[in-house]
Amino acid sequence: MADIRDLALHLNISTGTVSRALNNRPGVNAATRARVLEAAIELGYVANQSGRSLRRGATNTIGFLIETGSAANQESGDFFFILLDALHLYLAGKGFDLMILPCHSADDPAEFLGRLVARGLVDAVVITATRRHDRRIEMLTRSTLPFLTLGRSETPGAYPWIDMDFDGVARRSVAELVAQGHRRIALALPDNDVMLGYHYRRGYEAAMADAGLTLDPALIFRNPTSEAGGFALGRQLAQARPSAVMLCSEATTVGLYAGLQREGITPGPDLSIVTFRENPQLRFLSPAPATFRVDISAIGRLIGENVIALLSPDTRPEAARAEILVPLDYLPGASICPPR
Amino acid sequence: MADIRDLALHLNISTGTVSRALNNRPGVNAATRARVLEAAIELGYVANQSGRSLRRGATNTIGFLIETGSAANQESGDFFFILLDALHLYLAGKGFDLMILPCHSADDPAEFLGRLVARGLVDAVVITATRRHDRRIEMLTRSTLPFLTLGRSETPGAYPWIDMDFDGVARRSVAELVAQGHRRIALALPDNDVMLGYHYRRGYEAAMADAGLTLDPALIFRNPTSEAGGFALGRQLAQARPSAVMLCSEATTVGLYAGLQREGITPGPDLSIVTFRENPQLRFLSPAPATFRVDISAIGRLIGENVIALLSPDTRPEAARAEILVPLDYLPGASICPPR
DNA sequence: CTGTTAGCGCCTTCAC
DNA sequence: GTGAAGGCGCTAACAG
Repeated sequence: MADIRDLALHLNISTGTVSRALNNRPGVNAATRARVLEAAIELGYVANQSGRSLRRGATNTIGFLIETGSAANQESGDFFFILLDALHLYLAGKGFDLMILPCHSADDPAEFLGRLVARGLVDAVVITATRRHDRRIEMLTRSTLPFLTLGRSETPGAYPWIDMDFDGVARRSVAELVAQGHRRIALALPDNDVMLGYHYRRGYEAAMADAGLTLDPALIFRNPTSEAGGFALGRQLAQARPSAVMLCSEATTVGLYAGLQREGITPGPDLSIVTFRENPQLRFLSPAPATFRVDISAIGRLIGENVIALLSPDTRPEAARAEILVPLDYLPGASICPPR
Repeated sequence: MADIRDLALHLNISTGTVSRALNNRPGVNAATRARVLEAAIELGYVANQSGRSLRRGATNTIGFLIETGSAANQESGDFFFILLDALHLYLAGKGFDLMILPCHSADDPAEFLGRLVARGLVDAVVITATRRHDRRIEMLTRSTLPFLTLGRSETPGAYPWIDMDFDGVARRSVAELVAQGHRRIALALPDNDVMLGYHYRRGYEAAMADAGLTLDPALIFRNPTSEAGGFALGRQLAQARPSAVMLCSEATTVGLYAGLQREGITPGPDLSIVTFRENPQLRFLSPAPATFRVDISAIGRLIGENVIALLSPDTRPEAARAEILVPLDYLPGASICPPR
């Protein structure tokens, strides 16, 4: 655990020069710099983060808030792993650390963020799974901490966001089903305030209207975004008997297949299904559901680029205000058939 | 972003007293302490982490290493969320932060840890998904950073570990199958060096010997721990035709069900299946597989207790060296039938 | 019980 | 191109 003075002493130069050499500051003799870098490796010297942060007034760390208690996150499976992998890789290249902040179910997320901000643990924070009315965003807009949201919100304020185009997913889903002749198309929504559900519903309503179909409130279902919720949905659909159903949750889809089997309904021929986010789990359902593909790693990089942009003093404020809608690709599946 | 001097000035007392009051140090008048605490809330004061860490020589942060590139982790789905939720809750109660350290696929985990240690970001680190020969453990035993592993290893050294009893799981699985009359019992293993696979295999071999059954190497299969690996396993089993199979991966099990369907093999009647870790995903397979249940939150708390114990100066070194094997409960399932 | 002071490790400004 | 010195915010040791 050598410190910068050990290194300076070892080289018979001052700590100031060592610091300048290690931080690529101008005004250091090339030979001196080389000696310093070599000695640093030799002695295994790495600058202490606390000292550096205190001096610089910045931690070079980005926070990423995850609400671990929420079932909606647990069900995401590989999503966050892939996203964080890409984000971390991007940030590391820029000399930033990534600190994942698990906000416990028992914590108030807004208060949790408040303490976080004050302690100066991170230079900026990314929040996910935005709500239609999001207290975390309210809190952050009042603070001075730069932040970025993965997901939109109706909470007022001018803040940067990156989101997937759930509206577009819903429109395309309706279009594919209508093209097969479906008219009674059910919609499965989450039973909470998560923003994606609103966009999904809005896209559905718009596309149904475009197709000249009337909305039947009895065909809109709200369930927990979990396997159990999907299983329950199977029973609800057995009663309502639409010819097709659209979902925006992978876990729900897995449960739905099991629920339909229980009801004696065969996915595809008896009930067309289109769902959201292709993943390995869904690929092995039979018949394979029609899904949408998204490049999660690309989203991770986008988050990285835009959160770093928030911190660069040379970025014009307007340019830093990302509002990015990520498109998704439709992947046909055997779960879509013409209605009987 | 008030600092401690603002607070002291505001109260007309010294920063030393403020610090003592906020840190519950002895020798502060009760009334003074109350005034300080109140003013801190009023002014929204929270101690700056960098200043505190620098002074104390400790960050009060525990690192948790996750290799995000590894498919074995991505497939764990809810496992890490539940674990981290419980661990974070425990640590927060002890005044510690949890820093999740995603180690990118492109990084060398041992080198990644090396830099981490030197920077003094964390006071201790937890590593997961241990390998039979684990370079991270080698590196950490050479360093002075306290660490705890979730999973055992054959890497030499005296370090604390917490693990699930995969050996016991395998023994119990064999016993349940033998009780039903099975003799040709196949074993599905991961295709990598992850330690759990060795314990699982060892338990299998011991239990088979106990039952007086000879081991058939042609019934041991290695596949990637993923849905695709399970699908491939389905074909392999269709060729080898055992009457039962044991698995230690959830994702593999999901893929296996799909693979067996493809081969015209009905899980249960045609091939008994017992797998590891009950989770919502498996519960909705049909027939429901026999599984094992583990209290993941309890493991999270155990990790918390033992990692904190590593840091308390008053803990005797021997007491700090946890070697904890977590038992699992067998949950019967319709996937186990007598052999044809 | 409270105030004063020093210094944790680092970077940066100001001399030279 | 380099050295010396100060201070980021905090806590602990020492005086009073």
